[in-house]
Amino acid sequence: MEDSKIHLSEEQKTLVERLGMTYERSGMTQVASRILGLLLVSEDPDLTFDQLQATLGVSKSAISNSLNFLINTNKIEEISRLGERKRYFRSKVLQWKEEIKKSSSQMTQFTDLLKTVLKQRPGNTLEFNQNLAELIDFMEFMREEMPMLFKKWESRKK
Amino acid sequence: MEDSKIHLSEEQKTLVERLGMTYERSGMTQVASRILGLLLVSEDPDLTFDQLQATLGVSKSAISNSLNFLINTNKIEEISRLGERKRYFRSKVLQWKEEIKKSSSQMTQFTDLLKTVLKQRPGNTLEFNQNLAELIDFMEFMREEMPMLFKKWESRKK
DNA sequence: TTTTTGGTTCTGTACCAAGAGAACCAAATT
DNA sequence: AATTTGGTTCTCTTGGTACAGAACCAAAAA
Repeated sequence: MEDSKIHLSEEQKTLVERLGMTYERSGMTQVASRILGLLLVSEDPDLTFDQLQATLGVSKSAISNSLNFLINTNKIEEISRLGERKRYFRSKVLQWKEEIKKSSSQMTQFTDLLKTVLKQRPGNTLEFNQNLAELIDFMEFMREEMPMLFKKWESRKK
Repeated sequence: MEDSKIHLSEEQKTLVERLGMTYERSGMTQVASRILGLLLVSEDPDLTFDQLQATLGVSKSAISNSLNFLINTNKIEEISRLGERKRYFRSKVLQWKEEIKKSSSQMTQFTDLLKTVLKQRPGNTLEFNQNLAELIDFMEFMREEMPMLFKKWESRKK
C-alpha cells in the first residue's frame, strides 16, 4: 500500500472540513462526515479505501467502519472497475431524488403518531388542538404536493 | 414540593414513550425526548418543573439540564403566569411555521457551500458536476416555492 | 430573620461509542 | 507454495455524556 494520498489545495481542505462539520451536525461521526466531504471535493469522484485512509490520515478500522456505515445508510455506493480488484467508493448525495421519496414515508409515520395524539386529547384545550390539527394537515398537504412540485421543477429546467 | 405527578392513562403513557422514541432517533436524550412527548400528550399543555420531574420520575438535574437544552434548541418555551413564581414549559412543536422559515436559511447556507464546491471542481467530471448543479438548483427552487405552497395550503383550508 | 420554594450547580458513576493498532483472513499475484 | 493486496475484525484506550444525589443559592414567603 504505497502512499496514495490525494493532493488537496488549501481551499479544498477547508471545504472538506466545512462539509464535514455540516454532516457532523446531523449526527454522523467525524470520519464518516469527512469521507462524504472528500468524495464531493476530490477531483475524482471515486476513491479507494487506501486513498481515503491516506488522505484523511486515520486508521484502517476507522475507514472500514465508516464505509460500512455509509453504505448501510445509503450515503455512498461501491463501484468496481473491470480488471481491478480494489473497490471504489462514490457519494450518493447526488442521487438525492430517491432520498426525498423515502423521507415521505417517514413523514407519514410521524403524522400517524400525531393523529393518535390528537384523537385522545381532551376537548378543552382548543387552541392547542387546532394547532396540532393544522400541523398534521400541513404535513399531509406537503406529502401530496411533492410529486407536482417535482414535475414543475423538471419542466422549468433549461 | 408535594407530589404533583400527572395521571396518565395507559394509552397516554404509550404515546409519550412512542413520541420519545421518535425524538430519540433524531439524537435527543431520553429525558429530553420524553419531556417533549409529555408536553404533547398531557391534558394541560403547560407543565411545571416539578410536574415534569414527578411524572417522568427522574432527578431534578436531569430535568434542569434537559429543559435548558430544549430551550436553547428552541423546542420549548417558558411561560410565566401573573402572580405565580414558578415557570411553565410549553412545547413549541406547534409553532412549526417559524421553524420552517428558519430551516430555509439553513438550506441556503448548505446550498452556498455546495456552490463553492461546484465552482472549484475540475471541468472534466461532467456528469458529477451536472448532478451537483441540479441538486443546487432544486434546493433553490424549493426555497422559492415554499411561500407559494404556504399560500396554497392556507387558501385550501376549510 | 428564618424558612420555603424553585430551581442550578457540583461531584461521582456508569455506560457507550469512536477510533487506534494489531492480528487476522481470503483472494490474487508471484 | 510463498507473498502481497485489500480489506475485516478484535481488543483496548480514551473521551464524552446522561443521570443520580446532594450541596448550594437567590427570591419570596412567613
